[in-house]
Amino acid sequence: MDRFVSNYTLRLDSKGRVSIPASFRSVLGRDGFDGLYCYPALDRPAIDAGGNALMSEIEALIARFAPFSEEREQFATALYGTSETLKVDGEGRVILTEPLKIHAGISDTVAFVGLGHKFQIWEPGRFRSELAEATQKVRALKAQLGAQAAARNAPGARE
Amino acid sequence: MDRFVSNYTLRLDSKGRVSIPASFRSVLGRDGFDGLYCYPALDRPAIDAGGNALMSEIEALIARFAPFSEEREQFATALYGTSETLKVDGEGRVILTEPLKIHAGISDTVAFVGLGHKFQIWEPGRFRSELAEATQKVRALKAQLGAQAAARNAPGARE
DNA sequence: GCCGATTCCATTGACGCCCATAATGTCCCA
DNA sequence: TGGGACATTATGGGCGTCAATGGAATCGGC
Repeated sequence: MDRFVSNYTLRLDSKGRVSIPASFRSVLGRDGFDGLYCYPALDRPAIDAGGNALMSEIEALIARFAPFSEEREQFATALYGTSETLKVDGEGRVILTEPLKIHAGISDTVAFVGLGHKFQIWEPGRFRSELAEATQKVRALKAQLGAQAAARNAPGARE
Repeated sequence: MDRFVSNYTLRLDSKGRVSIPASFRSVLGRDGFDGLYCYPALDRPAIDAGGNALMSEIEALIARFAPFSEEREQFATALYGTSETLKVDGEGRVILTEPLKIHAGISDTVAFVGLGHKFQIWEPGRFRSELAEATQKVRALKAQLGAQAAARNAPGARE
């Protein structure tokens, strides 16, 4: 498996350490990145995290804008400027920095959420409501897609 | 055969394990996926399951949206974030995670239902009523199609 | 020499992996 | 065509390994 998938809720210990789920660690290992690359998610109270795959994606995003353009500077600031590369200890744990924890509202428990090429770290309660909202939206969109397909094809064809 | 077809009702053992029907296993084997990819079905109390074919479908759905777009993050959260890749033991069994079982209302018995490129896992009672309902709809639709065909062709021609 | 940070061990509970058994089908041959 | 040997499936349980977690020990900096 080369994707971050599923979600796990884990506790921070008294030193603020938290284990990266084993399946995520194996993806990171294959990705060949030493450490954990993370930054505050742009539009949600969560932490984006990943390895080389995530870094290249960000690079590509920024490269789309002309050098010295206002947008480019802003994206670079928001993404690179707030990024951290966390060390991973021998047991596969990291210590989240204070800014990251504040941005996500994290205290003593976190939810790791796989998003394919990257994953996010959430305060579990906030994640639950975000998930509920996202699920609603996907349901609506799926229904809409189904309706379009039914309209295009002769009636009767179904998934 | 490279499609999931038919349905099977099997029991979970004391450790929560359940055998994947042999015919489904052979399809999965041909698909070349190590494990069983599954997630809560969007609009029904069941679990969607499959292999690479199913995962590619999800991937394609998400790839339609631009990286870092709001829609993409939400889709990824609702789909990848709730997916699980279950390990299959030497005897072809899996252990369903708690969230999956809750979503489908599963306790100690499940129904495996082939849907072609994927299959679903149901609580048997719920599946029966779902099946009854679906059968009704298909009957109605078939009657409707028959009527249309009869109208198009000269009267008399039948399926 | 003191404190914070990082590395190293120790526990425990879950899970993966292995083998055993039973029940059901399947195939072959008399 | 009937019966019996064989194969395969579903199921049950034991045991070793690993992950998550906690705490001790060691290192480095101020």
